[in-house]
Amino acid sequence: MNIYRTHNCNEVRASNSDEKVTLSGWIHKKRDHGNLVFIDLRDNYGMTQCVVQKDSSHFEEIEKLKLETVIKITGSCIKRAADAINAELDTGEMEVVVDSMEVLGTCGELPMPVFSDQEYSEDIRLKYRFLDLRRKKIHQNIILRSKVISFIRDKMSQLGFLEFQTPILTASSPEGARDFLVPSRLNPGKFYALPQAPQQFKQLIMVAGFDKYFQIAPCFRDEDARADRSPGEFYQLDIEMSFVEQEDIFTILEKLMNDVFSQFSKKKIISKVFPRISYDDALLKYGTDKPDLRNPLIIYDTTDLFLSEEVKFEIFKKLIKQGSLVRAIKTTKTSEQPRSFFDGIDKWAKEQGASGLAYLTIENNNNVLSGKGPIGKLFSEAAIKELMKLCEAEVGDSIFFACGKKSEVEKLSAIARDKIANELKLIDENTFAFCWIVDYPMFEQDPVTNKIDFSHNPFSIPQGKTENIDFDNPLNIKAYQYDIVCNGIELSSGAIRNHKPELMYKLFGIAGYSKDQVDDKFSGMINALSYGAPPHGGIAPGLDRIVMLLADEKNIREVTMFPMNQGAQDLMMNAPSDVTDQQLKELNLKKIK
RNA sequence: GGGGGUGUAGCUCAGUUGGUUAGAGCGCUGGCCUGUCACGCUAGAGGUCGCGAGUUCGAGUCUCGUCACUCCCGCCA
Repeated sequence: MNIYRTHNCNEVRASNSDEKVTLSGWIHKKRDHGNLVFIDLRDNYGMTQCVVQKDSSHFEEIEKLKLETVIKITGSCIKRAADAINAELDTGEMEVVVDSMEVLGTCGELPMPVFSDQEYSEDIRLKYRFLDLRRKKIHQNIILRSKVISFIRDKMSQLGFLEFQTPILTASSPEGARDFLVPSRLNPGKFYALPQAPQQFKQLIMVAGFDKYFQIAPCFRDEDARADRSPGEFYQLDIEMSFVEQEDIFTILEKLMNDVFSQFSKKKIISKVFPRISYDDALLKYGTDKPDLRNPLIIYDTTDLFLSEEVKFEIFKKLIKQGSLVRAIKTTKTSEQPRSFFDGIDKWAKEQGASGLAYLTIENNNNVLSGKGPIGKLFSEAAIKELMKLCEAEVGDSIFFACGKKSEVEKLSAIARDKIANELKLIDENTFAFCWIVDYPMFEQDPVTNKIDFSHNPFSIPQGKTENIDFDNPLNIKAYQYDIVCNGIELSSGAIRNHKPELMYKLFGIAGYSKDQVDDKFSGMINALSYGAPPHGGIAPGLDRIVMLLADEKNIREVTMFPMNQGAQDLMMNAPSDVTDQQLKELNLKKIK
């Protein structure tokens, strides 16, 4: 028999009446009545109330124990009186009358309480993460994370995928994020890099003929943190498949996401088949390539209307002639909204650094259509009719207008769409709205330097037959590149890969890489592609973000066991830290300062 | 690198227009209490008001600088 426990702290039930039991756990809470002490004993599984009577030989010792001390108790499990039952506890019908007690782990004064629903500052939580993790909500989040990973592993195996590990020490690559570097002792002056993702390896696994691969893969990127982005490291469900087209990937992922999200959340998935939205459409209709489709508002382009004689809005006309666009957001049945609602949105837009949001509400006065609001009178009836057609609007609807250069107006209209929907409470928090964003451009142009670079992954394959691709206008080339977005959060991106070396050289050439550079920087890949590479593609959903959505958390640290802070420091382990001169010498490194 | 927010007891916070000895709850220490489950009652300890300058007769409060944490932009799948 185990010396520490016969039952865990969530096990005793009425059926255990009068049994002798041994429990071990943490003192969660103590209620000292002077001649009677109640102890809530907690472990991973739950809580059991223990009672110590005055006549117990351990009474005085137990009275003095601090919260969070780890103890072992042995005693009789007895049924509580009817009026003493605690319905909120699984073990609430029972209590254990303590005969003997042993302290297994002492506890000093706590820097932060475990028993409390209060919020604590991040530094204290991270420094004493082991205490923080005892607290219920985050404890459950971490357990959820574990269950999600197990579930995914199961599903992937069932679907015929094989799980492989790929190297953690690998080569630095010029694309993408900043690398974490690791100096090589045996190769003085040279460095390994931690993988930003197992991108090249998973493609090599396909070239090696394994057909379907997955991995819960650690990824390392030396970039600044955000609430939904850990500094340094995060996990992806990395997937790659051979002999597939985009639709094959979509089928697998839709099944997986539907299974995972319906298994671990009560929220409703709005559409089991995820809508497909082209990148260009997404930017027009939502102003972003990660739209929250729970938000019903849609953005319309009304630039041409403002150029017409029927609209007398001179400021916008002038801006349009200088290259600006006008985008409109329609809200339905908002004619009854108070003036403060509209002005509030306008004021908010100005706080965002925009020149504001113009607005009008469509009215019908004696069968004459007109616009109400500050700019309403600048619209003729014909203009109102045209506007209604453009924005699919009806009498009683309101329309907000943003004007600016393409990227500015997209940005403003995107956040305005969120803001307005929140004000009008249009977002159903109890749903998941997935979508695919497809048809990403292969290249993009830096607005400052005009340099053409890959917009996403350089290993994606362009759409269409190679001989039909318009290499002279690279910005028009679309790739089989796609993202999954859920509730406005980008969950993953993937692509059908380019498995043709000649085409790859050509595309890298457009981005300014010579053949020699490609051979040098991507030697493993490019070499492999010339020895019989299957067509292949994949995707890599962010695991941390999936768990965030399932746990309904806004911050990635709430689903990460031992996260670093925003400054990329581990306050508990004191990383990063100084190292000895001897260590540096072995690595052939010298500090500059 | 830039912008916003926060920083007062071990923890979470309050602190009025700049005015006497800086408060509350939890925790801690002591006393009382046999049915609590946020136990109750009672007494007490605990403060470089992030740090440094400045203004002022007087600064937790105002000004400047600085540091830490956090959110956002840049950056990043």
